Amino acid sequence: MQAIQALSALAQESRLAIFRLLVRAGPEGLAAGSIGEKLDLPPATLSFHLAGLTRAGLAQSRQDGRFVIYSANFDCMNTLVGYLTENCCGGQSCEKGDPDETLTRPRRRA
Amino acid sequence: MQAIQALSALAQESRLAIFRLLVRAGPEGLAAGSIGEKLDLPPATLSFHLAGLTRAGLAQSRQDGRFVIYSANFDCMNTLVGYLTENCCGGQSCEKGDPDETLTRPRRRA
DNA sequence: CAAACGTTTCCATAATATTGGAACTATGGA
DNA sequence: TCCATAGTTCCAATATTATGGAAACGTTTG
Repeated sequence: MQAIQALSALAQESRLAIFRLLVRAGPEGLAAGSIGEKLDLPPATLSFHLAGLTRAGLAQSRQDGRFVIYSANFDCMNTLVGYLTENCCGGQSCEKGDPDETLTRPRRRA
Repeated sequence: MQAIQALSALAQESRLAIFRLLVRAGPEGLAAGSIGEKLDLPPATLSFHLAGLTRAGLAQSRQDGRFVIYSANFDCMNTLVGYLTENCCGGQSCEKGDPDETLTRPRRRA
C-alpha cells in the first residue's frame, strides 16, 4: 500500500513541517536552502527528509539554476485524504458522532 | 502535535489493517482475539499494535467478560482528516491541478 | 478453588529510521 | 580556470520501532 508510504512520510515532525511549508508555498515551491533555513535543519538532515517526501510522492523537485526547488504534490495529498476518508467512512459511520463533520468533509448530497 | 501520533499509528501495515477492520466493524467493535485471527497476528504483536492505536486515540477498548473489545474512534479520525485537509488546502490550491478531484473530495460549491 | 480461556506484560532480538559531519557534485560567476 | 554557493551522498553513531515466545493476569466456568 502506498498510503502507508505517504503516512509514514508525514508521521515525522520535520517532514510534516517541511510539507506544511511546501503546501503554503503553493506550486511555486521553495528552494531546499530556504526550507532548511526556516526550519533550522542541517543540510544532510534536510536532504534526507526531502528524499523521503519525494519517495512517498508527496513532493517533487526541479532544478533552477543553482537551486533545487521543492513543491508539494497536491494530487498525492488528495489521494491520501480520499483514502483515509474511505477508511474512516467506508462503511457508514463518521457522519454521526460529530455534528461538525460537514466543516471538514462535505457530504455528497446533504 | 498529536496528528503525528495518529499518522504514525496508521503508518504501519498491521495497524492500518487493524484500524480498517475496526472501522468496518463500526461502534460495536471487535474482540482482540478475532482481530488477531483475521489478520493472523500473534497475541503479543497484536497487543502491541492495539496499544499503539489506543495511545494515538484512534481506538478504544472496553472489557466485556473475558474479551476486550476494541473499536475505532471516528471523531479522532475525523479530526485527523480535517487537519490534513487544512494542510493540503489551507492556502487555496488543491482544487486545481486534478480534474478528477471531485471523485475523491467533493468541493464545496461546484 | 482449579482449570481454561483471552489478553497483556516482560524481555530479548532484529529491523528500520534519524541524525549530522565530512567529502563530493553541480551550477554560476570572476 | 578557479572560487563560492547550493545540495546531495556517504557513513557511522544513535534511537526508535517491530516481533514474538514465555510467563503473568483477570474472568468465567466446573
